[in-house]
Amino acid sequence: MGKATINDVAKLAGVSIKTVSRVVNREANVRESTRKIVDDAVAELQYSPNQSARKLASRRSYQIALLYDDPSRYEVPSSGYVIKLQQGLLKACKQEKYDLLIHPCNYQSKGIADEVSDLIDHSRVDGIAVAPPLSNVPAIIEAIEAKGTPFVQISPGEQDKGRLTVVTNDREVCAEMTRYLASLGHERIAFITGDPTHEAVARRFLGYKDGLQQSGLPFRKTLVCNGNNSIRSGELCAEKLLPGKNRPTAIFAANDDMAAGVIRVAQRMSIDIPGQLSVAGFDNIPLSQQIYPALTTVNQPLASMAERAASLLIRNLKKDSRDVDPLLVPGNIEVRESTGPAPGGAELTEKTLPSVPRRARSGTRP
Amino acid sequence: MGKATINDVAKLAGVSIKTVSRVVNREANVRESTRKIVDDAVAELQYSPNQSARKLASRRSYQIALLYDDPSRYEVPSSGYVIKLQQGLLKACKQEKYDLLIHPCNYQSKGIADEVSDLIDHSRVDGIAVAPPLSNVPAIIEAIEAKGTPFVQISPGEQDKGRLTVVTNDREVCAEMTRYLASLGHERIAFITGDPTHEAVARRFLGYKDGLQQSGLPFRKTLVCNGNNSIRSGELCAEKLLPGKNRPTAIFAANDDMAAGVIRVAQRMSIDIPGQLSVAGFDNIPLSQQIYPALTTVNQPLASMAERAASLLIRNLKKDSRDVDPLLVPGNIEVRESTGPAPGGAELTEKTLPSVPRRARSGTRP
DNA sequence: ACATTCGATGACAGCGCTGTCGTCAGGCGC
DNA sequence: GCGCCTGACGACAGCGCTGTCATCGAATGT
Repeated sequence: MGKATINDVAKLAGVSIKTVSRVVNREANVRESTRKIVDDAVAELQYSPNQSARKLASRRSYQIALLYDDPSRYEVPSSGYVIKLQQGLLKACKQEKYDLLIHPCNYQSKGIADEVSDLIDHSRVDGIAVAPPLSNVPAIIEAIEAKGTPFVQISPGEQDKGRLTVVTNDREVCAEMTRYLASLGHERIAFITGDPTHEAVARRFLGYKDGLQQSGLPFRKTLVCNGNNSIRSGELCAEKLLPGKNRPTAIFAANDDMAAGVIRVAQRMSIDIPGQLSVAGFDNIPLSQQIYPALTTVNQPLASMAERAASLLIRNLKKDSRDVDPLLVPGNIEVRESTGPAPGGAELTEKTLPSVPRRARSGTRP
Repeated sequence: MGKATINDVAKLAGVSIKTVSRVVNREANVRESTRKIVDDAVAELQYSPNQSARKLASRRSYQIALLYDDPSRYEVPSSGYVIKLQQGLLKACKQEKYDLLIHPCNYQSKGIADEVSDLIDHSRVDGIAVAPPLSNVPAIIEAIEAKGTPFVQISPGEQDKGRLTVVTNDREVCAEMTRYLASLGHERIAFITGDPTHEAVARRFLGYKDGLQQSGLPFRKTLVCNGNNSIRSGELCAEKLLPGKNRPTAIFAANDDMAAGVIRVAQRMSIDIPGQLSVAGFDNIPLSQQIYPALTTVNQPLASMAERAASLLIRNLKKDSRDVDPLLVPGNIEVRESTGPAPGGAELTEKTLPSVPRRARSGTRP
């Protein structure tokens, strides 16, 4: 059976191919009875439109690209992030009948702008979703803009005016996490910063400072260590922060990978978590539940951010009315095993415990 | 600038569009001087062929799909696997100028065969790469075969005759790992099996048995626990295996996730790894280096398997000569922190240590 | 010298759709 | 009754390529 075409359907239904096209694309102004006849013919012939012909005639590709930082270029790749992104985008694409082309790349590479230009020329996608940290690299954004291809930025650096963006409240929820740690009695709360070029992560440091202030705790430079988002950098910072007399009783890392690094070092040093040290991360990547103890972290709603981003992008592609509300998808704190009351201090009673939602560790539910 | 077309190039170069097509597609029988003229015109106009037109005219989609089990449907998704798959496929696709459509799905779902059929009808990919565990679900393979779409199976159950397949030597390398553990002095080596419907994983159990026999160790049913590939099932098995008097001194899990579960439980029970218990896994997913202690595991060369699979598939798509050598990409043992000499026994001297390549844990290199 | 082959190129007909515009019947207002 | 609008279609011209076949000069064979 050589796949049925629109002509076959038109012949069988006794209408013109244009009417078949109208029915298949759910356009208006088709009589109900006609629609039924055509639908039946479609079903009988198992007709499915040839996408290439459709794309050619309509001058669109019905494809969007996802641009993201390639995890596999790291020594110890952390991939939960990418999967969540893809998951969200795929969901929206499926719904809108768009295809998704994935395009990992190295956001620090020199030729990244050319690479993006080539991608646009070659694949001719209708739109692009740019994930962090690429979403705040000006060279990339400018390259896309220069080509005139519509795009959406997921968690960009500064909110660009008039551009499609989806953001989360990292700063606020980081302040909340810091207050949470303070409410557990911790007074020496260290912070491990992330890669400064990764603005969404950099913003988390501000939230930490906000939280200290809101809790009446002083900000101490000595309790800050600069990481670069990798597990390894979390280990290095832990090795700096943990030895010595005035050890912090809590460490808040700007992402889960670095927090996982802290836990690795603490275990090597036989420091009990959370008995002697509380550790918190940010992202809620799968790893946070795979390690022991499971990590208290901020759930970044990346999958739903990605989904919103894609559907925002595609809607803007269709009707080219640009409704540009920078979409905000809020994060929330996920308390697990790695945080607890500060050591030494008076035991906190249940009453004084902060009212953050406590969930069972999902990794150990039967 | 409204993108240049093949007509513009032909006009500028002073040749027919057919000749431009020949040059662009690197076909034979074009004079070198002509080729140069056309190439110059292409460069000047920044011409890039319209893929939709090419696809329509050539009746091909220049797209392949990757069918894999959706990690995000699990409670604690393990995603390193998928990233490696994608990485390998993307590499081959880029080289062959094919696009990759990713298609996660639930391999246990009832309607999976229909879903696959729909995918083929709708997206009209030229070929499909099927990843495990989907690659050994007969319903899926049959659905693809019924549609007549070429496909390649990555690590299928039984090697199907005449089908494109890429396999690894899981069984042999599992025997090797078992022998390695035995050579460290372990006599009670437990095994945690994987999901039995996931044949590639099931095969690893046979390798374990082979290894015991080759090492002169008895096979004991009590040292086998059935898992289902998840971290949680690794935890459950550890909770069964570890208490009691005759505790195993080594646990070999059929995948890294389950091994990670074992480590979680051991840490909760304050059992020292590798001092009192050695743990080994299989897959070499990123998680294996993210946890402490870093996991000794079998490096499954998934990325290169995927790459070979894609390039095999695409080559078969082009010249439709089917060269069907089931490709074998061998795995290897990766020794890290989680395995060591059996406790209690006489200390092994350096000389008697097995000669498995020792690498520094990459997670802690400076 | 003449037929034959072959390499290099062009003319042309689609590939299977969508967009535009034309047509035509019927409903409406006055 | 007439003009006018509107809803429901169809005719038709591409969209930008590739495949097929024809063409034509030059090289080759005898």
